[in-house]
Amino acid sequence: MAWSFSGDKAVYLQIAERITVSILSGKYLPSEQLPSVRQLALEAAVNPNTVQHAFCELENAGIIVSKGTQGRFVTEETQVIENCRKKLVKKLFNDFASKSKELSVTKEELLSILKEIEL
Amino acid sequence: MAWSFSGDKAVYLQIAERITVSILSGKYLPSEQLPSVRQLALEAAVNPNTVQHAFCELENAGIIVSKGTQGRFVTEETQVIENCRKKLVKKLFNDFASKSKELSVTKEELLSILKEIEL
Amino acid sequence: MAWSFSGDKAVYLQIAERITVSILSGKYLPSEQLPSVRQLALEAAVNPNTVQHAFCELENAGIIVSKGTQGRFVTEETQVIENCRKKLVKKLFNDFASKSKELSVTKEELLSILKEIEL
Amino acid sequence: MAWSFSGDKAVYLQIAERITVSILSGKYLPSEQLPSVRQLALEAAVNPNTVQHAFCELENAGIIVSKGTQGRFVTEETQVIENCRKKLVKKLFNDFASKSKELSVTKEELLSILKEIEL
DNA sequence: GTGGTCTAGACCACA
DNA sequence: GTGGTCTAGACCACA
Repeated sequence: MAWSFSGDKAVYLQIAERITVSILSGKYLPSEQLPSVRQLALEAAVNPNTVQHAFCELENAGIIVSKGTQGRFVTEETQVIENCRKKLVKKLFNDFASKSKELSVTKEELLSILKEIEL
Repeated sequence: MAWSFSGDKAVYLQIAERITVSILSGKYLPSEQLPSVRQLALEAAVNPNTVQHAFCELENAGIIVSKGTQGRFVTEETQVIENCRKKLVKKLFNDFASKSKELSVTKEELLSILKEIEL
Repeated sequence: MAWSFSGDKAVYLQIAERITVSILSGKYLPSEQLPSVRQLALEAAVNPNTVQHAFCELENAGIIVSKGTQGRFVTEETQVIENCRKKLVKKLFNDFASKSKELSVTKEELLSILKEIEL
Repeated sequence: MAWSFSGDKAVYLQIAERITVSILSGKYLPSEQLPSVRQLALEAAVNPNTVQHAFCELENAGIIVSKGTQGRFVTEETQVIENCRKKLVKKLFNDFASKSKELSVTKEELLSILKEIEL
């Protein structure tokens, strides 16, 4: 997967979001070690400070923990991860619903997207 | 309608987006005059320059036009407006689809949102 | 001749320039009365204040004079008019020369314009 | 080179024009980095925002590109630069021709400027 | 250090 | 009143 950033949002937030998704989707399992700051900075072609900043966000959210010099790990508490996922799904749905209404999306348009997703 | 801004994105972009939605949803009709810079700045409690910046974005996109000191107006070209809506709907759907997959949203979860929207 | 304005420059300056050219080119002769503010404002589709402002510039330059309620007239002093023309030609040439150099205009390009002008 | 501005035109436009000329004349080569906003603001003795505004103009025109925090660069597409030059030369010539006619410039006067330019 | 965003507020041209 | 330009200066993200 390539790393591309949208310009609209701070890069560190986009990185944080992406790592979060990787955890929620099971790419990184509970208690698993995450790639190092340097590693990610290289992959994403950004300054290590930026990755650092992203990790900081995730630690505040509680879904990763830092074990000093050993590196960073996904939290062991699956409950935290599950809550996080629920929160994101809820936000995703709310945003989609409100924006759909704003744009007066029709039933026909809605059906088109459902087919694509239900694959 | 209250004006609240998410710290994630530049305020001027959020204002631009909001005005765009107002135009697409028909709150402002083609050729209709928009509120003045100062008016919006007051309402949104931001600096006039920030609103100016937002308007500039919309002019570049072509959905509003400035008529010198007479004020700003929604474009008369309904085609431009319609294209803009299509682009936004497409983006909304793409984003929703990709994020739904990332979060492994289930059919059950999907149905819940559909009910809410189809009201 | 239509009245169109360039946006880059203040409208009142463009009007002043245009009237000046009309005088230098002999469209208005020395001592001749000029159209009224209202008249010009109508023609140019601008606010009378703007024409007023333009006239003010020309009075300061000395090539028109105001005779109270009788209206405005081209100066009788042909020397003033001639000097004004010389100044403008000189400025035109200097500007053209310096910009030509900046853009590294070639002899070939120069010849093309000469033909057009010498008609 | 001194930075002086004519009160006639917006300062940001004059800065944009000047940078354009520098690019067209080869002072800045394709892909070359431009001075920073702050640097130019200092040199020109204007507010950084004003330089920002000027750069924004040039980005819209496509002859410079912004690479985030790395700075701004002349476009690599030499075609864009060449087109820009052609457009400016054409405008220069058209303006010169029409103003020459307006001022009834004589052949003798024209010859004087040619000598100066053809050096 | 570099670009980007934002505020608070002034001043001008134009209607 | 309306848009446009500009200053002085702050604060953030990123390298």
